[in-house]
Amino acid sequence: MSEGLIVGRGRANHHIMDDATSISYLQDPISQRLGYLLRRASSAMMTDLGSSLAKMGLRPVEATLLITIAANPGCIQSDLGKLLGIKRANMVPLIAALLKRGLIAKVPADGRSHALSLTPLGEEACAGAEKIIDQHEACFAALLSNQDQLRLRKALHLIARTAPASSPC
Amino acid sequence: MSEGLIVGRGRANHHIMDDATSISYLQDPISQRLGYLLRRASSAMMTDLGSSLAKMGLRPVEATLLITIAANPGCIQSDLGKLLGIKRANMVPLIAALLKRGLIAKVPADGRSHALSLTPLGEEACAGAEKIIDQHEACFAALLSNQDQLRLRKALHLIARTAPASSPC
DNA sequence: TATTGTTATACTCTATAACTATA
DNA sequence: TATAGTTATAGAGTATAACAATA
Repeated sequence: MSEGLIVGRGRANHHIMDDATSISYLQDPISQRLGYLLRRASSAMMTDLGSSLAKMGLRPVEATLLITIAANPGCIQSDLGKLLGIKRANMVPLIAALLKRGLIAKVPADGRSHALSLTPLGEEACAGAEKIIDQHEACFAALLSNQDQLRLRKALHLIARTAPASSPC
Repeated sequence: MSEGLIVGRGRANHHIMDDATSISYLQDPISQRLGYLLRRASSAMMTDLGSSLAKMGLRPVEATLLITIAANPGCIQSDLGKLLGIKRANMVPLIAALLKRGLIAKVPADGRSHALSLTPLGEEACAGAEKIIDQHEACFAALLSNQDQLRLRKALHLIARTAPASSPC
């Protein structure tokens, strides 16, 4: 399983094409490939979202965790990780950081597992993050008609669900 | 500038949703977000492409370099890096590896820069990589009508070109 | 002075292995 | 035996700083 889902480093991670346009004598035969277009669009959006969320001290992955915990109060760490494609081992420092900041609470569930929930502070942070994400989505959604947005989402779902092991077509 | 463009580790990097579906008691409020859909689709495609290319010992970034050098014989390392969004410092080991494998040649251009080109072996590898990428694209393209593919590409271009600094909408 | 290539370095993301304590 | 959490570690990808040689 991969952790590729979440991500986007909130730091200085400017957009891919910053200087590319200045190299006018070169052909870019790769730029028309679907895979690279997806990569560019994804990277652009996540970078952008990352810098927006950074204003409230959250990385995309942290916003994702807060929002998902909010929707699933009492969920346990390992299930949360499975849902989001984050490995158990990599969940540890993520959850520890949110705990340390007082955004989430962890109560023993069955002796080996712990139920996660948002603290009041976490609820606030979550609401703020959702607001930022909403604005961010609206920004990009404005580029497309409603129908094109639906088509885009549908196409992305199809692609995301097809790739796994079915690559031999 | 970012290097986010290229990528996809060719190793064991199975698809994001492998186990997620087994966590049926959890809501996934993030999965409908455009950013995360993009991330998932991108990750799925690049992972898949990575494992296809791995069969011929190439990573996606290496295939990208070969194809771009093929389209721009004599290009210099720094311009290639700028075009692909790879930093000078990070180009060094990439180019060194291709050189060591005898896939590319490097001849002095002006004393400080070197012109890059494919060797016959590199041409072969490049052709092979392009074939794999073609098949791979066809795989995913088959999921969509021609018109939907055009719409998808257009939408991705729009998103990729909009994100950079224009995030304040 | 600016650019090309390079070295060194560091941080993030992701992955595996192995340990513990429970179930 | 299998699971939840943890620790340690390793490999990519990406970032910056600084240096030498050249323009």
